[in-house]
Amino acid sequence: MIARDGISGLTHRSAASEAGVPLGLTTYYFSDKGELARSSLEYARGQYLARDAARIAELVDEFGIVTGLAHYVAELTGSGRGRLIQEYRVYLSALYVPALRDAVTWPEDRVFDGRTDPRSAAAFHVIIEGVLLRAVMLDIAVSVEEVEALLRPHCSDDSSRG
Amino acid sequence: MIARDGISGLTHRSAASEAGVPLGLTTYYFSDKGELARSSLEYARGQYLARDAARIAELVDEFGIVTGLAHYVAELTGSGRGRLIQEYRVYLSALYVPALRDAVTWPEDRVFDGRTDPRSAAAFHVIIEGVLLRAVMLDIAVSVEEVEALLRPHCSDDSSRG
DNA sequence: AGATAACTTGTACATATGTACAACATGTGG
DNA sequence: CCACATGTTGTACATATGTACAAGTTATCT
Repeated sequence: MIARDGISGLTHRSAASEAGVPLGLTTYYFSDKGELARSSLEYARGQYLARDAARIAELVDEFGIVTGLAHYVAELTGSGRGRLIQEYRVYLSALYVPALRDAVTWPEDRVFDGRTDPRSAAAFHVIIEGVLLRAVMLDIAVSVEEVEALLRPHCSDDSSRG
Repeated sequence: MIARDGISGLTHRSAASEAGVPLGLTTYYFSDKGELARSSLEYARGQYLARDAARIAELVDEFGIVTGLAHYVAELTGSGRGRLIQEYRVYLSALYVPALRDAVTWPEDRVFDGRTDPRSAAAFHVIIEGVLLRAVMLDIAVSVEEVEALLRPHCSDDSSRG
């Protein structure tokens, strides 16, 4: 529901009806709305992290780090656009409720762990974040080649196979 | 108010009280809430665009394109962090209400117009977007040097003076 | 089985919100 | 001055929301 309507679309009533339980239960399990939101976001983060990390690993193993990530980005901005928008809505909820920041941010080391050096990883994170957000906001898809061109100059390890 | 509480923090009543006018006036001037939101966002975009474009122009003229942009980013993520967060809240409102997308996006050509080639400009936009968003979400400031290191490889025109 | 804790349900209440609207004021043409 | 458009105000109403809570049900332990 946060993915659909933003953080303010998550209400006790909508959560209860979505789950098919009476309203009272939501206040029994979540003391107040803040906790309901935090729980939901932490759950969503777990889902997203698992799925994204797995897909990135697949693509990187197949295409090498640069081209693999480029495929990942192209995929998300293309066929995966709906999911991408949802993820960003969830992720960016914390922008409006700072207390939720820890509930949406990831331990970043995990994603690229051992797949490239920290310096390249930092650059990749920045570029991918920028490409994805712009793709969402400008309503465009990006190609594998475009992303490759952006990432390549920051890849110190050029043994990545194509 | 959108900058403070997000798009759902903008209500007829809060807008009226902020402006010191009675509630009824807001429904007289804005037929419904959608139009109130769109008007507000378009106004905010104008303010931000003018201010940011002017500051970028200043810094780029003084330091050259790469270092100038790096200063701009460092400034926003440091002393300008509060404003940066507000701008992102306003900008990203459209993520939750797609009809507002046109009200928050900028004509991008304007910002770097004539200051670098289109290819570099596109890369700069991506990188700056990524750095700024990550700075906001991870609650960190970034240094001029870090941004320079990210931007430099994408600068085809190396006559930019340092 | 009986007691005690955990869970579930329905409902109530104070507050906030979008929107409508009738009354009032103020300007603006002739 | 007078009709009339424009602008302004206060208020009303239906709906949504967070939260509390008393009453019921089910599990768990001895």
